[in-house]
Amino acid sequence: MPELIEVEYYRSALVRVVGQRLRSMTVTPGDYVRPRATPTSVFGALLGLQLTDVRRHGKLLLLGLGDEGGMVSEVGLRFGMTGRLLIDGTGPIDYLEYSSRRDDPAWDRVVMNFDVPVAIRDQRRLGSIELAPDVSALGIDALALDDRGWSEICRGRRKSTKAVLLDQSLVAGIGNLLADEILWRSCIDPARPARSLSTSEVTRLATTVGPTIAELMDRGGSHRGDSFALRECGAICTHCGHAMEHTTVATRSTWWCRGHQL
DNA sequence: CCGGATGTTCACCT
DNA sequence: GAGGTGAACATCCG
Repeated sequence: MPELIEVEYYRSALVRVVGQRLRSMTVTPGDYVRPRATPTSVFGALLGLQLTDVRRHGKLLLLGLGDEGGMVSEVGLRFGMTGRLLIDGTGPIDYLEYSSRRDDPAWDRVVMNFDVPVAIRDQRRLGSIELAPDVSALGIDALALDDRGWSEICRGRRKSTKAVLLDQSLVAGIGNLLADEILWRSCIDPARPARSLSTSEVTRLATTVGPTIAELMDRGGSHRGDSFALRECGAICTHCGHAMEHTTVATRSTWWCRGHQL
């Protein structure tokens, strides 16, 4: 899914809906709402309000709704693995790498009817909608984290560097593909405990994140990384010529190169 | 039939 | 508390 990059596309595309009034909305089926016990009816309070603001924190898309007096409430949208945002029936992303090539309106789990409909189409239903989500539970957005921030996050942390990158409460927005690409470019072994990184390695990591995200955003998505094409058995690392390896780190599928990721 | 897939959450261990 | 593991969620694909 949607990692920070894709959600940023969604945020950007949604700007044109700002100012429009929410006339009706449907959430189907009910279990798409978080927390799980939340009744769908809580969203009734949003009807008649205008979209005042669209922002993103990590992979969370936040829609501010309000009136002339300003924002009244905020809705959080998460896209899981296969969720796409459709505005007036079309999306900034046509399809996602690991979802079906089929496309079915029956997968629309949330539809917010402004002047144009805004929908989450999510085949696997791993996304969610939440009223007034607690953004403070997320770490700093990956694009806002500087060298010092990375240093603080890694210091004393026993878990693997990849686990740190994927931990949304430490740094928000990085998913599995982006994590592999960042570590591959930073020449860091994904399984290395974060606290074992030297100062210069942390700096290398910190200075790789921003440009990598910006570059993949230009190229069209999280799956456009240099290492993405190397995610197959027998692939030769284009950085050093060593054979790529597939393993599991932080319970996630991980492709890495022993030759230069130390 | 089985395993795995850009994610999150929860239960259960150590 | 930190951190790892595995399952669950739902669906398609190789």
